[in-house]
Amino acid sequence: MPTLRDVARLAGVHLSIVSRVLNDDKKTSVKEETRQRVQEAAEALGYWPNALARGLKMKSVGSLALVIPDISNPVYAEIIRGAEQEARQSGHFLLLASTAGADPRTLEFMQALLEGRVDGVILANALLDDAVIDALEAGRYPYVLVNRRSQRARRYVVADDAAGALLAVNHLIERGHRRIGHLAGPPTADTALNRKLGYRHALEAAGIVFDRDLVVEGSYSTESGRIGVQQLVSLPHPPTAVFAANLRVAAGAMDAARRLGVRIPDDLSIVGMHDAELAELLSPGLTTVRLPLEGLGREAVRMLLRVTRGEPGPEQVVLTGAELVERESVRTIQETAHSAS
Amino acid sequence: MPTLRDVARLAGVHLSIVSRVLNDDKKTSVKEETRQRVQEAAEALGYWPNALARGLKMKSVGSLALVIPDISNPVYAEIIRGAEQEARQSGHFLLLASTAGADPRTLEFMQALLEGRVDGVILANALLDDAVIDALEAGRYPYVLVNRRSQRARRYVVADDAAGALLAVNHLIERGHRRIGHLAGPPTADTALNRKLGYRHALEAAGIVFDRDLVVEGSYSTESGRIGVQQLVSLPHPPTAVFAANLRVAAGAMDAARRLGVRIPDDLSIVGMHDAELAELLSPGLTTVRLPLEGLGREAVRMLLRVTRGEPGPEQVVLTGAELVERESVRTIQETAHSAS
DNA sequence: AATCTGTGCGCAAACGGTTTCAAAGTGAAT
DNA sequence: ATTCACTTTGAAACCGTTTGCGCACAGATT
Repeated sequence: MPTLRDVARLAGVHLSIVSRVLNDDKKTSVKEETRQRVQEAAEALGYWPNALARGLKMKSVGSLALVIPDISNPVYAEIIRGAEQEARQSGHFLLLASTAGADPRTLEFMQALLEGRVDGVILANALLDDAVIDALEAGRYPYVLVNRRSQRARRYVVADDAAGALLAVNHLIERGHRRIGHLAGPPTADTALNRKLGYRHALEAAGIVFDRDLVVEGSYSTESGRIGVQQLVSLPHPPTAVFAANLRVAAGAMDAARRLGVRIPDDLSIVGMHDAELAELLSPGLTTVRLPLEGLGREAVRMLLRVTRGEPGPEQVVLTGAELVERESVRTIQETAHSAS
Repeated sequence: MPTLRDVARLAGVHLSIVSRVLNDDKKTSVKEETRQRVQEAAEALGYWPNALARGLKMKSVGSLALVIPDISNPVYAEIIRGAEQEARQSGHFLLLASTAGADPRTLEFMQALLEGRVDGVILANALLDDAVIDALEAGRYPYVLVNRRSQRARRYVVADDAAGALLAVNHLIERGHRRIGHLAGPPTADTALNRKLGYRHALEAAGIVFDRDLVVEGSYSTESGRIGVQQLVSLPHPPTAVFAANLRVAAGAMDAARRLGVRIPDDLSIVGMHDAELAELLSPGLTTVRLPLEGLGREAVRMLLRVTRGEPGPEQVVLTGAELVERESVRTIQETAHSAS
């Protein structure tokens, strides 16, 4: 691991010159010949600046962290991709850190991350202790929430979940469904709340009376989808369609339906939220609403970089642009007793 | 962001004392009362050591990186989980970095990562330029390959892919299949080669003659599975079963089969390699071989930490313990013309 | 010849820690 | 009173960078 000193020795100059040459410092001039020598020496030694030393001096290390609770959730894959691209484009390093269930330790975790390792963090945790956010605000640490908003957090970038949900439910309504269930996400998650809101608005706009029995709350897991669908189909007057708050929930619901002998879409239509390869691999293919998740990632990085540089700019952004991806999980209901009555 | 100096000032001692107290230095004794004062001062200020400064001095930052090509691949999720647990247990920080297609830049990427940001790297890239490995070896950087071996790499931890493949194919043979196709992975991936090897060995052991037409090579992608299955079923004498080298390939194959009107398992049985939630969500549920991926992650971290500490130990480990997870994608073939002849 | 204006380079002080070494203080033994 | 051993603390070097500042030397100006 050669240092500036080594390069300087080889080139026969002082290390400060090496630093200036390598950083292309405009404020001091160095003779063309010296510049050459330095560059050759650096090349020969395979010199690479030490990120630690530089970071210590500069108070910035050129990397950002994206903290995610669960790597295997496909939702994050897309956010990550977007964040990664944006970070790369602006010459930054994106590091991923998973909190992997170690919830109580999240705060220390963040501390350790922020005390030098990275310049700022993007938090994608759906469930996040308010204490963590308070600590970040108090410590004036550069952070931004992505796909999640909070009373306490000043900065976030989210998708328009309500509009997306509206899209999904409207699709079912257009297809003739009147009795539509909702497999909702965890009430602690902001996204889940907004999706439920969109669901209600869609019903309302269509003049369908909201039936409390048709929404079952759970978590964003396949298991939750399984349980929920079971609950819905065993209702005295079961729904003809369900809107699942999440791709995993939808997948779980389909899985359970299959085991229960409920055919999709013949017996039950289903539309999910968020699109990923999984939606296509399911059988039948799952109709979903595609959210601009990649954009979320990009925007979050942009905002974070602005914060680290102390530049002004929007601090809450909600990205619109949800769109329906039709596959095979929804059937059209013919006009029946309902409309005839 | 308080520093040692701040704490020292508040406690009325020299900063070196603070360092010693906070690090619980055994080699120097400090008066109990002073210790108290220092600890209180640190507490009051919310002092947290700067990872950069410490790392610069100590030549170790307490974090490791796991480099993965594609976050969305479920195979990695499990490796990550194992690595994470092991890292946490030994007081280290695991950072994830995705190379996300930026192949040509992998080397610089690694450089940037290793020059201070982390103490060592675990590479999970299935496809990895030899130049990268050579550079790592030449630079004496702490690294280990996981789920991948290479001629050039001294250190790796892998699963026994051949044994796993054997398990999968034997299962098909036991179920009466004689004409078994193989959707192989990329010939550049070590795992793909070993799985193909296991496939051939299984056939051989059962006295089934190897038919070159029955193996189609591709990549570890769903698309590859789609193309492969199409190719196999359009053979003049198509197989009754296929062994897919990978979960994604299997999923793609099932998807394509469905669209082609080939029923699974009635018309075609399929077994995949590697287990994840996806296998269960597919319809029908996919029979797969479960590989000890979590163990791979754990073992890789252990090995890497040994390397960074300069401790001796095994440098190539292959983890056994693959097991078959039966679901619904394989049907039993009754004795027919084949065995009767 | 003395002064001025640049150019090209080196010195040294940070950045925030860890750790070696020596000095100061304490009490007991000589 | 002096020596000694031991505890407690401070001073300073160092890790590898960046950067403000000053020095030396060149050529141009008076």
